[in-house]
Amino acid sequence: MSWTDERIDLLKQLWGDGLSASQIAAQLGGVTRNAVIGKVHRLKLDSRLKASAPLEAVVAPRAVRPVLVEAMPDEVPAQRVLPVQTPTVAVITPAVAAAPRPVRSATLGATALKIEVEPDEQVEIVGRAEVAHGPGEVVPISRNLTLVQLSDRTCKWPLGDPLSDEFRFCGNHAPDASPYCQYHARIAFQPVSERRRVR
DNA sequence: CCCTGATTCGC
DNA sequence: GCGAATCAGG
Repeated sequence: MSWTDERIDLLKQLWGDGLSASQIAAQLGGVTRNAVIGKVHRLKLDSRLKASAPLEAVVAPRAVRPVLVEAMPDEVPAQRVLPVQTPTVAVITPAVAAAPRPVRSATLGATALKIEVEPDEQVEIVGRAEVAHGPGEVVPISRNLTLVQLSDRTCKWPLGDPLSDEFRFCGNHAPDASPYCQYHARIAFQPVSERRRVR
């Protein structure tokens, strides 16, 4: 593959949208992230202020009500640590309820910030993924990856209509050889005991 | 170990 | 100009 005008335009657009080099490479096809980065430099496109932070769908912090206070025996003061990056149910006590939900790394690169600017699409798709959960239950924010962006360690839980061009996959980290992230694995492989909990 | 971008340098 | 290898980092 070579850098045709079209591909360069697409590169500029995607880079401007804050996609990572590897994501852009996946989208363009036929190039590696190195090639993308190299091209970005040659084109003298704006460099990323901060690297890293594998990009997360940083949707507006949902109003997580401080539920379950009663469900929690008592004690459980502020020392209760929020689970870091765990998709499982997070019990949020009043003491920490105000804290922003930890989305893996706390650092936000230009990438994440950019996504915040135009969250429409993100929110819509994420919303669909949340239909089934009840109040007080925290659902992981999916990365909404396209098919080509999946690797063997990304969650392949489908989001939305496969026939729609907005069709995405969860894309969160899938442990081991699991096809799903921890959260979706629970839904996909429901133990009898949990079958009623999650529809 | 996963990922990120930055830089170098042979082609 | 191109991009793999390498570096530096979260």
